[in-house]
Amino acid sequence: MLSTGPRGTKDILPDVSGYWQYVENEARNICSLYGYREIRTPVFEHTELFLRGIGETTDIVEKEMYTFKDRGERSITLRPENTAAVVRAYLEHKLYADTPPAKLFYIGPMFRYDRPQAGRYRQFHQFGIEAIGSKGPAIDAEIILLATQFLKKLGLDDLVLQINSVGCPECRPKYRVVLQDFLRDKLTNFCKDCQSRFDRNPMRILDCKNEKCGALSQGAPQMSDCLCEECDTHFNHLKELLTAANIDFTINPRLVRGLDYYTKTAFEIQYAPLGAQSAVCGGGRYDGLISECGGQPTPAIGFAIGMERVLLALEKQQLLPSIGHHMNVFVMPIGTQAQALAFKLLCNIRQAGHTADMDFMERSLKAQMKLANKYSAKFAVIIGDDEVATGKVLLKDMKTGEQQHIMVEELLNKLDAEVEE
RNA sequence: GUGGCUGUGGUGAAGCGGUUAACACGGCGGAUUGUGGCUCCGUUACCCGAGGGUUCGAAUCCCUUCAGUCACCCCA
Repeated sequence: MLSTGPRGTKDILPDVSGYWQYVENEARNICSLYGYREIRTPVFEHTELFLRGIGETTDIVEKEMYTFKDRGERSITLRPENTAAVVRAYLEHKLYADTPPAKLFYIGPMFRYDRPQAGRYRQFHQFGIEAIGSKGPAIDAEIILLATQFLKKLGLDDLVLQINSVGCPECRPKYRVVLQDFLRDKLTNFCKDCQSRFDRNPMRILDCKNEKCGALSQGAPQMSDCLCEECDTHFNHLKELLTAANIDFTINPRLVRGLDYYTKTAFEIQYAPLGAQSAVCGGGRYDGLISECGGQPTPAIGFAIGMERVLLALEKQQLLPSIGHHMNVFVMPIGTQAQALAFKLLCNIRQAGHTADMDFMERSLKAQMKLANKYSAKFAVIIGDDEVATGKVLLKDMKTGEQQHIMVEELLNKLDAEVEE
């Protein structure tokens, strides 16, 4: 093959683009239902934004970003996620001047230099929402509800919603110390990943899938025991709200999001059959990010849903809608003589608003009939030498097989009438 | 970034050292002259991901590389 797409990228071909449109439409619909409006930010930003926003020691920033210098020697990065960019736009365009909270959503490509795998691509797409300005917890519940409803609307079941609170700058550092104290003397027994996590992000150690590490961390103090009063009541209220809204959730004290900016509420929705890449939705509160980006301290919360993973799940569950292409009329010229008339007629039919097509391959009438059949066209319009001579075209109902000669003007009227019902 | 598995036409796949690379679906064409959905017939891989090597001879063995996939990691 002379050329293939870059590793970890995917072409979305006509046979499946309809599925994407379907999911995107559902996303847009539910957003308008909940009062979230679309924001479109560039696919690249100054690298600095992500360093500050996501956190310099996160995996994303350390080894997954597509970063390069542009011709003006500026360091540019293809967005690995969109929250930081939305916050940047929010501040740059002073969206805080409008009635808070700002409720925004986006759908678009993100870029991460990961090793590709099913459900994990280097260019992938996220549908995400951000609510900026409310400290919750009602807005937290709304956001979780939106994510849940969206997935449910698509028909997805067997989803597991996990929630946790990761605390705030008030209580998290304290917990960190308590946790490190607990781990310190057995640290040498942990895997080397965990050892390196000890200083950078000790909470991740609790998340380690290595059996030995899991055993060693048994009985470790949990964040929930160390939450400050504010975080604790916030978390409790959230749980009450979710329960009131009839949302099933489990509390996962080990749930830690990989981006530094998260505070308080963290949540994830998993679809187990997806295997290793089972997280379909991830989100949480990021009360520190706006001030980190230079704005007034402003609370905010959001989530991102992986489009590819949703599509994968829908495919697995056979929940994708059938999307054949509809065609009302197929115009069939026989011979070059008829071409001009056929083409003109095709234009008129389309102008009148009917989906229509014709053969561009100079096929035999028989082959054209087969085609019309394959495309399940409602009507065929046959134009040969006779029709050119008389000015009447032959209209055939593909379902009944009935056909009649008809003037061109009449044809349009008839189509209007027939296709209406 | 680490380890395992895989890589044959548009698709699903046989073949696993020896002259013409099964089969199915799809595509295209046809079965008397201007007519479909069934059926039947024909046709559809100068070559087996790419590049090297071993051999008298390789799609079949070896190496490299690229890609996919699974797990780790991470996350959407």
